[in-house]
Amino acid sequence: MKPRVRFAPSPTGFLHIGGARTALFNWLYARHTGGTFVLRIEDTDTARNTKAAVDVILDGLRWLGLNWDEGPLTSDATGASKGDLGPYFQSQRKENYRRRVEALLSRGLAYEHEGAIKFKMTREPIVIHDLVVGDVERKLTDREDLDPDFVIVRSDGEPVFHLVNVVDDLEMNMTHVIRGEDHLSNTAKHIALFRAFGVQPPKYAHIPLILNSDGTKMSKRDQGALMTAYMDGGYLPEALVNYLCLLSWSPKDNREKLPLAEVVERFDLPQILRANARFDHDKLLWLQGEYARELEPDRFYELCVHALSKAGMDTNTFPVAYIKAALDTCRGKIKLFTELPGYAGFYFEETVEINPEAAKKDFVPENKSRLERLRDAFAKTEPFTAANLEIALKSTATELGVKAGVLVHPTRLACTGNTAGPSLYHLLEVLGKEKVLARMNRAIELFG
RNA sequence: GACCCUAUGGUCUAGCGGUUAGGACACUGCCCUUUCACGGCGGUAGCUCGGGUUCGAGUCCCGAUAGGGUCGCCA
Repeated sequence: MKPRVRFAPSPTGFLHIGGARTALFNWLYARHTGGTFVLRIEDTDTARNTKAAVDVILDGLRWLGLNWDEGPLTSDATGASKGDLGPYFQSQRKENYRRRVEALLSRGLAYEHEGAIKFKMTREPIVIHDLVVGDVERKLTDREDLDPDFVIVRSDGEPVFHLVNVVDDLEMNMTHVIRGEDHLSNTAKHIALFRAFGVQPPKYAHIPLILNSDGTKMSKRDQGALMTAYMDGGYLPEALVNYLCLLSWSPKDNREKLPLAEVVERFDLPQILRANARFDHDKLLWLQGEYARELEPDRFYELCVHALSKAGMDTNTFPVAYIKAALDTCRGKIKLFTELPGYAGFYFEETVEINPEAAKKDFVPENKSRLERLRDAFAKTEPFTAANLEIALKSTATELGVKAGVLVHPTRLACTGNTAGPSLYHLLEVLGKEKVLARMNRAIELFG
């Protein structure tokens, strides 16, 4: 029987990076084994759950490329879904839970208590045969020792997590439950419930948690804890996915950057590490740079234009060839697409804002006449190409008896407003003679 | 408080009884480049501690310590 795994998030309005990693590992296992990846929405808390909150989950998974074989098609709980074992929204499965609770009640395995229904939990230690952690004997804690039974239906009639989770996993024929290690202690309850229903529990694989860089638990409030931080932060999904694969899993051959297809091929449950891992933002950023540098031209342009427009820069008024030439000079220079507006905005702005700190250093009186000489040289440069501009600048420097850098820095500042950016000669060529001369003239006015 | 999991440089990891303990990120020195990146060549830095087992222990066992998790009418 082919494995059936699921990702079962609760629509809280956020998709936690840890949840995304859990989804990824489930997806990887399904793809590796040729099994089925199911998405189930645990929206039992009707007051808190909204369609928008479900969209956050669907959008996040889609952005990562984690397609599901069964589950909702849209965020509408009553809408269409794919798969034969739905509904895939818990809010639509009340009848299933009611029937299961009835069964427990009638067999004396559950009982009413102060309006709620409690499950009669065994007092014997339960051994969890975990595929990642190994055999774990879960004994009762002191509090549980006082009363091991736990609520499965609240006094308001709503079934609780432990019950619905088990019922759904049972009825959806889940063969493996891959989830965060924070559920390990709860697993004894779930196993007891499966036994009460007279079925064999699925195989469990509890994966380590992702911690903050300081080793503390990552909560929604922490930097980088939410998927939106990456989706809106100019990251490439393939970089994030690659990074997430490297947390608690390793290809074991000293490689860091590897295509997803290869991870799918090599991924398996027993080789998952057991220790929690800290999120290393620097390493993710490095991977991001690796992927950004190798992007296909069209995707690169598209992501760039999108980043510019998000920053309020309209590129539509510029010729396509100009846009492409401009963006080409940024290739391999930026990592995050959110950096682009600040890095290449000068190509698309009428007047550039000069960095005042740099101006103090470069726009000094003795440079004024030098820049004027260079401007005149540029005015005569034809064709206005990077190679010719380099010759013009260097020979002007020689004539003036100064190093090239003396002209390079003020020119860059005049034309881009910044001290760092694309290759100077290439950027000047793209900008074109008219803009370059205009910007140099404007800068010359500014000299103190 | 009880129960459970974990422990290789700052971080992610390779290691599976005998290695000069390997790689990557970060940091750093030099080269390349008159910007910034990229790239190339170096460097600093590690087996938590204490007992066993063994000829021999990062590797196996026990304990301590530390970190994380769980004990809800949250999920």
